Amino acid sequence: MKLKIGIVEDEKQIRDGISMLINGSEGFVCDHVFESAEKAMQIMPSLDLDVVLMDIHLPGMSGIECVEVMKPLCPATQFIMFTSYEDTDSVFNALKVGATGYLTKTTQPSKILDALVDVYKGGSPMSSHIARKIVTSFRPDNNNAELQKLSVREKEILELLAKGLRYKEIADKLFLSTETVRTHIRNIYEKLQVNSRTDALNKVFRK
Amino acid sequence: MKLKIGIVEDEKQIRDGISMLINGSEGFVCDHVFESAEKAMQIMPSLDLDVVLMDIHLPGMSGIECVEVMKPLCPATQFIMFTSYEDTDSVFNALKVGATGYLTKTTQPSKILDALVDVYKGGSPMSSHIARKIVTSFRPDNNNAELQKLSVREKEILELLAKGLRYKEIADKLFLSTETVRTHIRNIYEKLQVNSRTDALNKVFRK
DNA sequence: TATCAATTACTACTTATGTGGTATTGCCCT
DNA sequence: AGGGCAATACCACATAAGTAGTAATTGATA
Repeated sequence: MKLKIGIVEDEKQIRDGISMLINGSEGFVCDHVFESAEKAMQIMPSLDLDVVLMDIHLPGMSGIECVEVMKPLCPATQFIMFTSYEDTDSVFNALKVGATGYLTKTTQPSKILDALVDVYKGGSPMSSHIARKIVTSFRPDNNNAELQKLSVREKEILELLAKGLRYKEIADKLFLSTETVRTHIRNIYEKLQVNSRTDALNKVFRK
Repeated sequence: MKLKIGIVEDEKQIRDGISMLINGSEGFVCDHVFESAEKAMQIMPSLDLDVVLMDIHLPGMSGIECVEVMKPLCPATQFIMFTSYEDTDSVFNALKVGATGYLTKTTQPSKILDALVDVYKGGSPMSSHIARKIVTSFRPDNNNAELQKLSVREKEILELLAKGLRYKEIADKLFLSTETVRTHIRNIYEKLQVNSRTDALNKVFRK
């Protein structure tokens, strides 16, 4: 059984190059290539493809938006973003809307074929620098500019605010008076330029 | 210049196997192997290693805890977790404390060598199923049991609560009366079994 | 040593939030 | 037709949170 591959890519050269690569390799078939997200969306849901290579920068609707609508329509199809740029936001947005892999166009042909198989077998193929970006995003950001502004005690109190404790509870836990907790929180808000618990948490721990 | 590799692994067989593999390959050298996290911690900070392969399940201190203390001491060293299990929590905890790669022990020898080079060059080598786990974690969890309990309108209001809007602002944005917003929020808290904004957000969007 | 930042603490006041009770309307489902 | 739920809306009260001003103590540092 051959893996059915689709391609969405506006540059004819790349489109043809990849489809020839795929059709010239044992175990793959690529009968459907699209030059825009709009055209892909009309036909693709009925094709039951195994893997789709999706360019991001397309005229009109972007590849990410395309995945966002297509993935729910064909959940069994795996989407691999295939793009020239490693823009951090694009990477995370693509993953959020359901892409499973992310390759740069500099990827060697043999590695592209490996990726198609990998994603079909339950992996998530990614170019190495992309993988590093993703992994690094899990690390708590200690260089967070906002957090740096706070003193040790203030950070401690912010942690408890994040857990949803009330001033009284924080005071008890830290053996302080409620009034002191108030003062700290006022200073925290002042430093962060916010005026509510939720705003403070959003500013520091993002969202 | 050879890549200086370290190994922390309690099973002698694996320890010796990997170090022989590395020392027998062009471009690598492995002069330091440790059978426990404790022993590694005493010596490793002074070694200026390029990459360390770290087992997770060790007697005494775990490999993850070891990375947690070692990474700040030698930030230039890259840590690759090397383990039999693909426990989801372990994966994320390892990345959080500073590991850059994650290989299962079923990884082929040649792939291990590839990973050592990859991580040194700025990548994040991972076994394919691990990569998929990580990628999938970026997708918003629509099957969130807590979120399911809420009606569409309630979810909408919860989103605005998350942004830190006050009841009045939410009411204006949705063209409702403040009192209606109050009612919705009361019902949200009831369904989630909480009694504050922060608790509600923590329960649904976790932490 | 003089100064500054961090931590502690209090008073007083205002606004936002959480809780309880109640009610109308419209829709879906039986 | 009636039961149930979602969505709307109001009142009243209690508590939590945010704002403003002030001040003592301590430790680090210029």
